[in-house]
Amino acid sequence: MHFSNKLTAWYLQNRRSLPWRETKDPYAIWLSEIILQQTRVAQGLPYFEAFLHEFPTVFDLANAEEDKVMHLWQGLGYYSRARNLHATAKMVAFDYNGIFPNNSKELLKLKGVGEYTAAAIASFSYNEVIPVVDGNVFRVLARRFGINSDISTLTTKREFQALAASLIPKDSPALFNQAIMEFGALQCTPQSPDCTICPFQLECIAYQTNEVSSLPVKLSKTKVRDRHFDYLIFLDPNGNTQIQQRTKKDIWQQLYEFPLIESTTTELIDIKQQLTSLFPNLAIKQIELCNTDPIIHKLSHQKLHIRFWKIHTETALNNSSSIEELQKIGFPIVIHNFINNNLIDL
DNA sequence: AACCCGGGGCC
DNA sequence: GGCCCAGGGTT
Repeated sequence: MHFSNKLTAWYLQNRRSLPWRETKDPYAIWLSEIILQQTRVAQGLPYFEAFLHEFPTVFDLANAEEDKVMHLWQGLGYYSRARNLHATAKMVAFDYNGIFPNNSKELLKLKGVGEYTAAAIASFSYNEVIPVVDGNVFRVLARRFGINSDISTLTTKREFQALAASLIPKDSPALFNQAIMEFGALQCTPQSPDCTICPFQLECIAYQTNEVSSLPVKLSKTKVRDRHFDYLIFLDPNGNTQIQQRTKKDIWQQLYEFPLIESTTTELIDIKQQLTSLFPNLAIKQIELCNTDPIIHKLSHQKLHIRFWKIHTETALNNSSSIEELQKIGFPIVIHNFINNNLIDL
């Protein structure tokens, strides 16, 4: 039995029912693929439902305020996806009359759409015969065919694309692509897969040579750098506070935050001296350190040490927002959680 | 080619 | 603590 036949047979017996699998609408497919980039289905699913509910068509998304898009994306991470999502929605809506490109080559030109996503949309929505190569596909093929090339290199990616292209049936590319990713997600899992019930047990090179746990090979390792954030939560007599938008090329671009002091060491800052220096005209009533132990917030390549300070002021703040208004704004999740746990019902 | 960009779940 | 997740963009 051929690889694809056995794979799709497994898929038809084991597939999850997911909303983006029940449609061929390129808008919904595209939306799901952007949301699912480097994101587990369980984490992305509620965001997919929320976006489709809030923006039923590409025109609704194109006409939305960016702040609203970022707020809806809050907590999902990799926020450039949301910015590119919005930009592409505008392009499709206003330049393409709301019609998505119908082939992978043209889809590749859209912001936020790379090789994987272009292949996914083209195959799922238009039945183009082009294989998807994502983390699941790397793992399934590396194990089944015993490939120990470093999957972080472009050359290896090309090898896997060629292999997948040789396996994909010309009459059912969408089914094959769905099947191989679902197989990687449910059966051929990264850690401790249950190979005893795997339909490929006999022909799987990794299983036969006891290399399942060591495949695929991924050499590049990310180094993490430490950063130290002190967030200043000003609170005036009216219960208002100040926030600012992150606009630099850095983490959390376009999201909001409290005024920030970033330092290079983990030592406790001299908060009074800093405030006097930064805000010489500010009349301070009371300063409160909310967490003596910094909150550790880990990103893929940064380890953030975060302290929150409440600065009660004698006089009203300029350009201030009520705590209630903060609920409608997109914050990094660590700040959003702090607001919900410490500033609500103040 | 190397690096940057989140948050969460699992071991 | 490390690894991975329906990857893509920038340098």
